[in-house]
Amino acid sequence: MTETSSQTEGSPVGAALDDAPVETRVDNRTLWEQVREKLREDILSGSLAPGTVLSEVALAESFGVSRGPIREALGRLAAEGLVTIKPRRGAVVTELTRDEFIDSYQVREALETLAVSLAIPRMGPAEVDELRALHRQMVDHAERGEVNAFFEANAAFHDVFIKASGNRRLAEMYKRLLEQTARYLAHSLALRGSLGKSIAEHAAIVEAVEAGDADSAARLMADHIEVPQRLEETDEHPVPPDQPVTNTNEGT
Amino acid sequence: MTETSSQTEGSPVGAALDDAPVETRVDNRTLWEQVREKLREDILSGSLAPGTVLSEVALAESFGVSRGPIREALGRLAAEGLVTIKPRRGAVVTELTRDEFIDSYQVREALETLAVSLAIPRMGPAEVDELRALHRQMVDHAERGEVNAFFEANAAFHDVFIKASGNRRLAEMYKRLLEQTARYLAHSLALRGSLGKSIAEHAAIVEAVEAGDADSAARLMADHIEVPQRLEETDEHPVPPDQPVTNTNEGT
DNA sequence: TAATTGCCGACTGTTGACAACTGACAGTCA
DNA sequence: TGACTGTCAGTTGTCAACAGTCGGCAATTA
Repeated sequence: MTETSSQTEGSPVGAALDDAPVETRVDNRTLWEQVREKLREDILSGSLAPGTVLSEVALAESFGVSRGPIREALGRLAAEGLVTIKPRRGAVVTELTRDEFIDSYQVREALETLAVSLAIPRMGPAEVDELRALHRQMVDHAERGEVNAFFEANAAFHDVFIKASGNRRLAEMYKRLLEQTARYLAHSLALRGSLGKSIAEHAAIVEAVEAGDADSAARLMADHIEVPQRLEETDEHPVPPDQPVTNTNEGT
Repeated sequence: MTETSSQTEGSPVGAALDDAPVETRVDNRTLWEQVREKLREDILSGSLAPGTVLSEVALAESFGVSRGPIREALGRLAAEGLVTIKPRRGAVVTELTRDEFIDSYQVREALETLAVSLAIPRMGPAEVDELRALHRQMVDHAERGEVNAFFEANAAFHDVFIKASGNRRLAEMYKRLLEQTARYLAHSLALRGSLGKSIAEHAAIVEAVEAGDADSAARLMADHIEVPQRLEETDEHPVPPDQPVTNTNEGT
């Protein structure tokens, strides 16, 4: 949000091609930005599992830079919630306990609800078509049991609302929460109960969108939020309580 | 959220007094943490107005430390949204444009809505009494035109729900948004239209809470969100569009 | 005069070294 | 044997210096 890598306007020289950057731009990013990006990728992809200790000296050697940029990168990632820093104790890839996961999940859903109610008055036929297409994809993937593809389409489905909401801060915070929780796909699934239920709920939302009914669409979205809450009240523990949940993102 | 300043458990030595720290604890915080805290105070209090440039060398001299801790502190504050860092250009106290302010405002209200629906099933008589008391305070302050006192009670009112929600991540994000927007109290007021309306809405919420009706309470809260939206559609500009809004937190 | 080019000061980005702290281990004593 | 204390390696926190980049200003040229 803050450190905008100032998008420069088109340069006058060589303005022929318009799909790729004409002059392969020099990497103007600072070292710590590059480090941060690489570390983020590794964390999100699962190469760095939750709980992995991130030693400054080790990382510095690995990246071939001094400890300064490493510290900077770790600090930013800590602010994003991807790593956890304990003063004088070092950095660790953040582990979410079951409760923390549910907390994030609830907030994420609340943001989605807001996105829906903001987006609907702003959506045109193109966006509605996109929603329909994505919904159909999700149905297909669910029938074939393609969980990962399902979640991908699901994410795209929700992203339509986020983008259409026109609220940039919302988009940032949503993205951040998504990154934090995306590593625990399996548990997200456990919370949802079944793909079928998710699909049914989304179908209802699409209908409301087509009708331009912001209120019921938002209401439908809001009903999601109570799912993890109920799970908390009952004794069905999808993850052992207060136990770190570990990454299960293997095997496609 | 991440850097927990590990609350140490009670030491066995000198466990007589229980209200103040028995052994005046050594300041175990790192330098950059102290710098961050001081800068945050200054920004929130308005001593550092939005747009103020924060030079590393100047701050380093001012604090009597080297640039390292300053950089660290600025980086964290940037991640929190209180300062804006442009690579190789330096740090500036964040200025919110009108649109950015509205964006944050909407997200904040969404989080409050979530807080209400989560909190109500968890609230006991004590919390309800607290709500009633705070509501009465707000009525009094509004009648006397004590705007700042009103907002203080208002903040406490909302904080009851946030705390009672039991969702720590929600609490963190809410606090962060509050800090970002709190410096623009006057504009918050402009968005709201009048204190009276705010009070009426809160009264309705208190009633719903007393009835334990989570759904309508959340619905009442959610209705707030559309206020800034409508203002955006109409041509009433409480702040010039795309103009940085400046601090008006003087007086009292 | 207007636009371009080169220079310059000031600032940030990065580095390597030093200092302080932490947790663990081994040794000592009751 | 058990608890306490001192030491130690490894780590992070901090510092001061160097190098690179940015925007502004002045000199130059058409």
